[in-house]
Amino acid sequence: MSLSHALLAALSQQCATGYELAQHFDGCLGHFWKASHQQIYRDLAKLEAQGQVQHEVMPQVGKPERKLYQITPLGLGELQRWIASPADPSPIRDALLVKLYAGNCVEPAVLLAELAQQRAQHANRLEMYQAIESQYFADPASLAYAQRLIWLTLQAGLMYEQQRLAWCDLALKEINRC
Amino acid sequence: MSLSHALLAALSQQCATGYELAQHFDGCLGHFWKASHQQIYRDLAKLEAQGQVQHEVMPQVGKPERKLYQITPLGLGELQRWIASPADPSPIRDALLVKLYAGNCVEPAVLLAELAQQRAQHANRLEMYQAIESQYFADPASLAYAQRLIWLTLQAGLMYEQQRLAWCDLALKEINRC
DNA sequence: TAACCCATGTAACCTGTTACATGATTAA
DNA sequence: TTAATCATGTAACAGGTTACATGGGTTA
Repeated sequence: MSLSHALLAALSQQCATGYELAQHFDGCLGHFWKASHQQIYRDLAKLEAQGQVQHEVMPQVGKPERKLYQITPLGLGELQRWIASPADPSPIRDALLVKLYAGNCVEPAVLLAELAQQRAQHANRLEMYQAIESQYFADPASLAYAQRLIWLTLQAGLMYEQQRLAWCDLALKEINRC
Repeated sequence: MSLSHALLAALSQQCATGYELAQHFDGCLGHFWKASHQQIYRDLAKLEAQGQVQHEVMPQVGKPERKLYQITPLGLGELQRWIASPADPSPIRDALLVKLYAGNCVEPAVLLAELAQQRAQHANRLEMYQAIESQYFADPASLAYAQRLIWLTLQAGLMYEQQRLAWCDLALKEINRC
């Protein structure tokens, strides 16, 4: 997949400008897909050339014009086709594990520092996810279908960070023992 | 990070040809970093131009010549520098979560099928990791330092797949309930 | 005789990142 | 007056994927 599918996914829920999409990719959607505004503007232009999105210019007073994008039926079809087409789980690309793989080239203290640093970041993210959960998903049983799906993505984040945190603790303990 | 650091990491453990490196990236190292042979040959040439690796041509009878690469002191220095430089945890790029995010655009059965398919792949990988563990790491307490580090990368894989499997089960259950 | 293994590469393309650029309004 | 927010982009580059190419040796 590429960013185009993520853009279609975002626009399937809500019309937006490139600027707003960039914000989404910095917030909610950004927890599982990152994109810079440059990439977003470029891909929106491409999607529009393919007829999958279209925009309407919204003038504003005292502010720059906004280009409000919406998904077209063609774009929705492509989104549905993509969702239904089976894909492999995203390949893992984990620099930290590569560092451990060659970890005998450095002092153990170097690995410990890097592990501690990453552990802290995972702990931060976990706290953030927990805050989101208690603020927006306090009562999961009462959620509508679409909200329940979002809740599931949040659970994926929570479970991932918990597991990562536990692994960092294991690695710190093991390397300290040596 | 890019592939170059992973190549240095591999060569820090063992001299190898491009072909052998491609095999490593299809096996052990490949569990946390993927690379195609095209990319490997290209990056080896770049690393050699930078003086971080060097090769020796090994003629063979009845087979093509091999270029055996080894890491240079300069390359080892760069590897050590890279390992010691703090990095953010790899950003999550998860197409499946993007699919759920826009999951209200398709029938629930479509999501269930995709989740079941991914669940099966995670179960496969988990089994594979467990097989590696019982074959090569039956007695973790007796491992030398470098082996212990490899064992930690294996634990990361095991924990990741277990957690992913549990999440797929949660998602299947939740979507079935609707 | 067909397919696979060994072993190397080139070229085109797609995707993602970084740097640069504009220009008005608003809050500290 | 400095920085941040709103809102759009271009250009160059780095990294990753796919397709194409060669050619002998081995196994089914």
